[in-house]
Amino acid sequence: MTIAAPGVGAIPRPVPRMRSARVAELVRAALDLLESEGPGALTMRHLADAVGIRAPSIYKHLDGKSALEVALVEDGLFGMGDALHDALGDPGPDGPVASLLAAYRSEASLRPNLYRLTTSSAFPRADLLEGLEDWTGEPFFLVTGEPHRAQALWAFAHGTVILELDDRFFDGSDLDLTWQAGAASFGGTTAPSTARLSPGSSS
Amino acid sequence: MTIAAPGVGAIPRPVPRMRSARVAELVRAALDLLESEGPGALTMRHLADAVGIRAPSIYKHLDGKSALEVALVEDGLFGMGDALHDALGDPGPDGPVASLLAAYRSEASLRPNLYRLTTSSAFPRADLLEGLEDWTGEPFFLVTGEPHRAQALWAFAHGTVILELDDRFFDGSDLDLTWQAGAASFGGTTAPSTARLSPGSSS
DNA sequence: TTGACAAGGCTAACAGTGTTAGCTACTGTG
DNA sequence: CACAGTAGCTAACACTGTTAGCCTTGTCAA
Repeated sequence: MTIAAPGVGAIPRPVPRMRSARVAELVRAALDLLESEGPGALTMRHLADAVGIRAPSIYKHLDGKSALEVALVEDGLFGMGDALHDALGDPGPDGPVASLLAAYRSEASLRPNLYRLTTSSAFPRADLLEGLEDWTGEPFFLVTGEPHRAQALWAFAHGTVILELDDRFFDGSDLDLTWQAGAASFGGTTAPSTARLSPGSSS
Repeated sequence: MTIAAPGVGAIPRPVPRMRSARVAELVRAALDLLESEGPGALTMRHLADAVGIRAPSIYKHLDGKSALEVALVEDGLFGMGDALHDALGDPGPDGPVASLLAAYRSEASLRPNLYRLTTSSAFPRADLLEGLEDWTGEPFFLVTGEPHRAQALWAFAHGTVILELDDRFFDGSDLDLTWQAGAASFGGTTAPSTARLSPGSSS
């Protein structure tokens, strides 16, 4: 995911890569393994077990583990991109910024380990489908209208999501309030940054 | 690093663990390896090479690789905590929020791989010196006076730092402007969130 | 001086990782 | 029927963190 440099017009949704039935099965099983057993369980041998073959056979279908991870992450980015674009198309009563942030948060929480993989420093982003990251991040630009504010908003969203997923916020803190604090700060048109924090719905 | 639940009075700086000369040498060499060769190069055998012994001998001094990483991260947190507390003690002309963010950014950029390690999901935070993370994060609470805004500000800082370290912002974007957008949004007292972004100094 | 003991090095080895080489069986096409 | 491609397999390699067990060195007490 990226904020694209200001360009001309809307960014097109890339077309997903074709997948054989076997590859689709492998990717599905890998996601399952990743989310249910954790990143440490996503090994070539475990994955092979899950689909009833031996590890070296996976290489008949995929170029290696990082190609598998690229496939996983591309799925995640398509899901995130769709969620974010939808959020802008149908903003709730709290305005487009709050709607965008809510979609980002919810999509990430749905598959936390995939989100961690997607945003990990080691991930080979260069191998991703061209244009996919820019398309996924486009709503941040659309909602702010200015690339630097878009980046700042995205950074807030990513920071808050990853800290929330990793349980880094203090015990008993109402995370909805933290998200509202950010939404209010960046909302601009809907609320000044010094707005009082209204009591949040339950987390 | 953590935002502590609201408590009574200042959080004391923990006292660092004692280290033998050999352990100190190992930690120093590990940091060197980590920053100059990357996370993949920080292996027990490489580290042993760097100090002129064999890998199993490291276990005479350290409980394992994760104990080594804990030592590295504790050093990083002490450094970060000192920088942040200093920043509050001597805020620049742009106010305490901008000063805090600048310190956070500069400290992280100084040892990017250590910052990545510190904030990685897999890191065994529970093994850290008790109270260290709370002390390190305290300035975020001090500067906002409210825990949820503190968390939001910290999330923005972390998000922006990690995305900047990983080169995730679009090419040619002036990151100073992105930081200013955040500082302005969260500054509250010093600038409204809708403030025009002034031309930044070079990145 | 000698004996005991701890500290800190060593080699060999183990289980687990991603990955490659090379073999074999099935399957569809001419 | 013969051939070629697909997709499975085992064995193996280099690498990872880690453990077991041996041996030398230095220290301190009897």
